[in-house]
Amino acid sequence: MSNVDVARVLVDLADLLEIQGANPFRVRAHRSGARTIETLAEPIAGLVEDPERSPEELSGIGKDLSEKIISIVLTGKLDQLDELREQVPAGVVAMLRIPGLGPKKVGVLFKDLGLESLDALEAAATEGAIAELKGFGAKTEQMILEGIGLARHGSTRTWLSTARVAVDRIVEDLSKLDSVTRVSLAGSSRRLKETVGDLDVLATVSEGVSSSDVMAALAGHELVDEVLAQGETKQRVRLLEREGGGLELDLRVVPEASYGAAMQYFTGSKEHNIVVRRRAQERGLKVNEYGVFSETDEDGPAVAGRTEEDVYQAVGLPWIPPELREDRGEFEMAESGRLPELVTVEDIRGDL
DNA sequence: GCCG
DNA sequence: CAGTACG
DNA sequence: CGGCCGTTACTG
Repeated sequence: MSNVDVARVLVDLADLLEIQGANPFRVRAHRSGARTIETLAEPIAGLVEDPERSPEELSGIGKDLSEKIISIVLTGKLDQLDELREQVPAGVVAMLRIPGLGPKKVGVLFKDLGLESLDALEAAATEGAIAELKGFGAKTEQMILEGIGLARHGSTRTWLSTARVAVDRIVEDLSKLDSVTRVSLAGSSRRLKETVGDLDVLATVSEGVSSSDVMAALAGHELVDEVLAQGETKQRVRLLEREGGGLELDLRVVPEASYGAAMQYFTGSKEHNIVVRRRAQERGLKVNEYGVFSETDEDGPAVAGRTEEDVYQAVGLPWIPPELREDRGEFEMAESGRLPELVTVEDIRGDL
C-alpha cells in the first residue's frame, strides 16, 4: 500500500461520509489526513511497521485516523469503507463531480428519487423530474444536464502551457483599459502548477471606479464564449472551446488599496489561505480579500492589504513565493527564515 | 474527525 | 434562509 | 468540552 493508495481510501471514505450527512468537520478531518499521508516524505508503511512510531505523531492525525491508517496498511482495506460502499452506490459518488451538485443535493437525489447512476440522473433530468424536487428548479436541472458529461469524463484539468496562451492575451487586453490600474494572473496558474482547473485574473480599479467596464470588456472578449455568473466584484466566464477546451475563468475586481490582500487570497491555495487566516485570528486580526483588519474594529481602517508583503508581515511572516503556497511546510520554513531560493529560468544553462 |  | 462554489 | 477561514454570488 503506497501513500497514495492509503490517501485514496481516506478520500473515498470522506466522500461517502459526506453524502451520508456526516459532520462536515469530520469529513474535513479525513480529507486533511489523506493529504498529510499523500504529501508525506516517507512511506507510510514504514512508519506503521516501526514499533517505536505511530501515525498519531503526524499533526492532524489522531487516535481514530491512526487506527484506520494502520488497518489500511496492514490489511489493504478498511471495513468501514466497504460497509459504506454497500449503502451508497458508486454512481451516487460520481454525481458529486457535477458542478453545482454537492453532498446535500446528491443525498436528496439518491434518497428521494432513488437515483443510483449518472444514466438514471440524466434520464430523470430529461423528463423534468428534478425540477419538481424541493430545493431544485429548472436551472438546477439544466445545470445537471450540462455538467453530466464532465462527471462521466472525470476531472478536466488543462496544461498550464495551454491555458497561458489564452489567459496571457486576456490579461494583456484588459490591461489596456483606461478604467483599470492593473491586471494580474492569480490562482494555480500563478502558483505554476503543472495543470490548472480554471483561470483566475485579478483587476484593480481606482477608488470609486465601477467594475462594470472591465467586466463588459471581458464579456465581449474574442476568447470568451459565455458569461456564467456576474456580480459587483466577481465574474465567471467560459472560454471558447479551442483554447484548452472550454476553460473557465474567474475575474475579480477590487479597489487599488486591496490589491495585496486580493492577490494573496486569490492566489491560494485554499489550504495555504486557511493557515494565513488562522494566524491572523491568533493575532487579533481578520484577513479577507480586502485587507487585514483588527478583529475588534472590523470596520476601521485596514492594517494592511496594499501589497502581499504587508499582508504576510501582519501575520508575522516574510513574503512567501506563490510556488510554495500549498501548506506543505512553507510556514515552518518562513517562520525560521529558511525559505528556499527557487530555481528561475536564468538558472538554466544549455540549449533550449 | 482533531486540537487546545 | 440553506446549499453550492471560490481561494 | 467548544471551535474549527471568510467572503461573494447565485439558486430556490
